Amino acid sequence: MAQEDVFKKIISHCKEYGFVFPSSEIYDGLGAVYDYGQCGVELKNNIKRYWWDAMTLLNENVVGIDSAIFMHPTIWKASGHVDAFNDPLIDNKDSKKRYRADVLIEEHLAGIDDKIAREVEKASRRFGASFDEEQFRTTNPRVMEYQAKRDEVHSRFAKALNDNNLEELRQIIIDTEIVCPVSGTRNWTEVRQFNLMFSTEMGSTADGSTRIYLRPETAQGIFVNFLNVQKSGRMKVPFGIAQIGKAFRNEIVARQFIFRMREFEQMEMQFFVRPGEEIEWFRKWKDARLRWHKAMGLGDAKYRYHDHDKLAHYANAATDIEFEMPFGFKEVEGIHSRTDFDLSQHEKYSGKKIQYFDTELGQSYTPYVIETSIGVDRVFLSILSGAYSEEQLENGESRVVLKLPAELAPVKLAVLPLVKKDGLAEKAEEIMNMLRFDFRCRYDEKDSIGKRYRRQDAIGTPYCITVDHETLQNDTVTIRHRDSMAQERVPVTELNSIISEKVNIKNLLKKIIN
RNA sequence: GCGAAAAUAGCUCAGUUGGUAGAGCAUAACCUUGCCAAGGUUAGGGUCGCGGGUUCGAGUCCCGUUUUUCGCUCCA
Repeated sequence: MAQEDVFKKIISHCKEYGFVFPSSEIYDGLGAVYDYGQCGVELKNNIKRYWWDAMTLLNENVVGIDSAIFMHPTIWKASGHVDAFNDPLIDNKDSKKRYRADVLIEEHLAGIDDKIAREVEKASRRFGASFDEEQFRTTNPRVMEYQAKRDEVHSRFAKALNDNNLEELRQIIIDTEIVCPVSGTRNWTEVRQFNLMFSTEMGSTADGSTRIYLRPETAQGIFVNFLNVQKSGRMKVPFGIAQIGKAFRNEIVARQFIFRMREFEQMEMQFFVRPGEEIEWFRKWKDARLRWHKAMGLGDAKYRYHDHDKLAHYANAATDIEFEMPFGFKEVEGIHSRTDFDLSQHEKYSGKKIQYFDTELGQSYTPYVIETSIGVDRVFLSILSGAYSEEQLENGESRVVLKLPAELAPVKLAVLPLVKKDGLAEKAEEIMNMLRFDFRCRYDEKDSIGKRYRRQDAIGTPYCITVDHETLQNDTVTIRHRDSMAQERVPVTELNSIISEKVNIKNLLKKIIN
């Protein structure tokens, strides 16, 4: 089966069995927004619980917070999002390629620099040891011409950026005769601004309302609470703050189902360390995070690291954990060493001293930060991609089964009377009432037993408890295992302990440590 | 955002040169049966994505629009 077909089947399966629905579907949908259904929300909640416990239970120096989505607008200036998420973009009408207008101009400037450098090099070879580069640059007519042109473009460019003048950016591109690298033409569209942050107004609109943003990441809620948590929790560096929450990005292209949505959920942990120790901690978290993923048992070969060669301005080390989705290896989690960039920026913009006094070292400093940032929806998709399988059975039939980790499955067990009559249904109900306080259970008496097993396979229920005539005689039932379809007979009184041992999230947590 | 393709029942899809909306599976009820998608009877469910246009008449032809999938850029 082709990989794209698998992806389509997973999307259909999600809708058919109540995992994920397109948002506002009866109104034709809303682009790149999805709702989680009755099974999806359980799986998603279990993923979040697994991450939260792995962070806050396994690490006594990691605590959680839940910060508001609305934050002071200056936070996004300090973080760099107001600038970085406002790219001026321009399209070439012939090649249909889109470029960042400022990057095109910067490349043009770099091109002039290259020309000057070549002139200097030629002259240097010609004149040998007696060559005076400084004098050559200030006297050679050709170099001076290049330099003058460069200075002119550069000053216009700097001013246009400063004024956020999009028309001027386009005019510079036209005046400097920049061509599209693909089509070689100068058939450009207008320069347009794409603000990737959603905004709204807070306060009465009549007078002086404030423009605020829906957060494009949850990390800043942690940074601005650094002092609060450190002081109220008497936290000592190194320590971490974890958070799960929604974030919003007005993506130009949002595609591939729940992989890239405009509203999504992140699980982020910022770990604060002594300056100089960040690379050591970066390696530790990189390792710990991959173990978290692999503990789910979807297959170790489906994971890989992707180390970044090109680092963001604030980072000194970065890697992604990628999962092999049906459409290729894709980033699920990012682990970044962010230096002291964030805390320093907030110190600068807020005017508050954001430092930590290290009693062991006897000095105060701005802690460095290791960030682990993971998309809940992407983990959800990776689990479904890894778990979805179509099997050929011995009798020639096929079945669709979600081989979800039992610890994360939306429904832990189904109680099925073999037949409705003979008091089996009543007995099954009795067993349901015994188990329902500890596990999410389903009861089903409709259709043949085989069909009911298939229905549970389709939503990944790991265990089916079947009540048959023998149950009435000796109070035993069979447990049918989802993956092997094998059955074992056990006393009803032992059900609770048998199942709870298998579906408890602590099983996954123990795998991370061992 | 640009280009390409698609949209008919919950799902998978038919629907002829334009002439009253179809199948299988699924869902619900009842009967029969009982360990891996059994059989029978019956029922519900679609203004054919949405809005215009052409036509006596549009699921079908034309235009617009929305959504999805695939390429181009970024990211959790």
